[in-house]
Amino acid sequence: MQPQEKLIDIYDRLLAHYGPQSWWPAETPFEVMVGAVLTQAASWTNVEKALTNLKCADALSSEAIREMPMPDLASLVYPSGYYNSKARKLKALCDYLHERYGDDIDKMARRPTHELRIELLNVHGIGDETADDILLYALEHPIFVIDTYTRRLMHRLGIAAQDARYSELQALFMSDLPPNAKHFNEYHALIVRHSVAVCKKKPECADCSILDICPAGASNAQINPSQ
DNA sequence: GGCCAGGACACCA
DNA sequence: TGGTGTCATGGC
Repeated sequence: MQPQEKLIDIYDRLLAHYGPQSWWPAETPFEVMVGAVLTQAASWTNVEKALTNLKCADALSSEAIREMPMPDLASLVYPSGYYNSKARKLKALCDYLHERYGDDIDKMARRPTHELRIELLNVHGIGDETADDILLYALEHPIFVIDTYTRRLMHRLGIAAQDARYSELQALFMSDLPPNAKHFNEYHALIVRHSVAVCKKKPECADCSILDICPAGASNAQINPSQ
């Protein structure tokens, strides 16, 4: 099976099993951006607590985060871990939004994808994955997010090496699938949904068998278009 | 008590 | 360019 067929097959199976996910779990594009930073190396349950803290403090806005003293912001995002680092990252993100776009996210979204990506990567605390989270889920640009779940799944399916570079994995999806933000959104959301659902202690469970994966059997797969 | 979880930065060779 | 240490909480 060619890579394109394999990727489409995986998508079809996940969609058939889990149904449409309609991600990201947030009420506004700005909340998506904040969540993308807070979820760095953290479980989503902890991120939800931090987001709830920000909402309860009426601090889930670019202006509020910019004006809030660092210790106060750090205490609000405390449950998501790395609270000092993440408070600094959120302030850097909000400074960028304000200085570059006057906090107008619609205006920001109208910029070309590749230019936005470069801008975002120049903001402190925003790397490849966080930039792509923001581009896809907050701004609805057609770009595929490669996270730990995606990386692990691709490795287990024999599509990519475990240590494959971010750009390599992203190119795999971007070159083999049509550039459609809705599909990229749904596909990545399904991968996350599946990864969270997969039972680590029972490799034989139904969620694992959806994709014919043996979770314990990490292969020596390499990125190879001929596979 | 130890391990793991949807990263990114700073520093060094 | 790639490897390593650091940042830190919460669940199991």
